[in-house]
Amino acid sequence: MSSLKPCVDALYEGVDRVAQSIPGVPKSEVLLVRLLMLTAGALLREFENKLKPYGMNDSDFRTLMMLYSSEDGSATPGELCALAEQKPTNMTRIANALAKKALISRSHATHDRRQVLLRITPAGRRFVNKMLPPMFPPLMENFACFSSTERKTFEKLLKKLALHIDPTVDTDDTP
Amino acid sequence: MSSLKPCVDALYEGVDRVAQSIPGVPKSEVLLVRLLMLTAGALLREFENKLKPYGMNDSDFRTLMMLYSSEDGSATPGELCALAEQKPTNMTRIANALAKKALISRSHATHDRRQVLLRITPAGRRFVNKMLPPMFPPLMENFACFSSTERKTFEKLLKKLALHIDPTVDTDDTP
DNA sequence: GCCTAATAGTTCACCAGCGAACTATTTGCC
DNA sequence: GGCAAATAGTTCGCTGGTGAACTATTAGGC
Repeated sequence: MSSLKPCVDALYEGVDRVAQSIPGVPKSEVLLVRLLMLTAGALLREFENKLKPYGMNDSDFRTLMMLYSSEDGSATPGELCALAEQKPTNMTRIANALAKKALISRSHATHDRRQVLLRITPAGRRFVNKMLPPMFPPLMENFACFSSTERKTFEKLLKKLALHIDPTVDTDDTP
Repeated sequence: MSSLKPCVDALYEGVDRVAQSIPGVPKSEVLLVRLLMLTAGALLREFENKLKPYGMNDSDFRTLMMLYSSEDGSATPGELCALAEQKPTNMTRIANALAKKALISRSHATHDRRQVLLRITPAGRRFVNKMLPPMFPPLMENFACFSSTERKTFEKLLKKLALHIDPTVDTDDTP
């Protein structure tokens, strides 16, 4: 799309200017959270551009990959929701879309007939095997600005953050 | 919402398993990009929960803040689009929403009558001054797991990444 | 000065994701 | 066994964001 540089510059300037009007602005944290969202957004858009030719978006793809990488190639919508931070509503639609492309199959679980069992099909596996490798080089390019030490550090911090932020979310959505 | 831990664990396991079936998976990069999106998504959801009582989403808020922090409190939709990585279509709707709440005003630019001039109103400024400070503590909490050195390192790496990834996006959307 | 190009916003039709309401099934208390 | 409560998915109606087509204005070649 367009360069992120002006966005980043404007962000730094903007935060500085706001901090002059309002006391106590946690500049560092604001910058972090905005940079995170900006970067993640850009990466997401780039990835979805690559998926578009296949008629897929990132959620569809992630769901397919979760099935691909699951123990026995199957899972229930509920399990997938939990692992993908998705709502059941959306998972229904994703499953419909993937099933329509014959990349996954749907059946009822035997022991609990409320559950639905989604399973990746051989065609689904072939699809992943074929479309995934070409995506590696551009993905690696994205992080080419990092030394391997930096990549490790970044991953460590990111993981720490991911595991930390969660409890906070819980505390204040039921007033 | 729910804990990110299972997502993170499943991510690491899943990548390992996929790497066993498909050669050449850039594990480190996949983990980074997924952790980034996961974390950013969680932070975004948390923030939007806080904005909901004000009948706003993050885009609305960001737009308002860009006006708040701009040199003279005004900007054209086009400028805001560029800085917020937004499409003009969406900016129109955002401007409508903010104008409806009387937080911004709309007028035509004098020197180029195609342009529209958006300006934050005094009420808009008061709104920001009032609603912003209570958001600081929970925001700081999110990054409380970082020492100040870690925060600095993380910001440095994140900024580096943000400024790097952009050119890649450009190269492959016009086939 | 005029006519084509380009540019700034808007409108329209569509897709993705969400909460609320609903259905089908299971669990557990009696 | 039977009935209330919980659980798994689905359907429905709404919001947020997008590309394509459209309008209004300006810029540029002649």
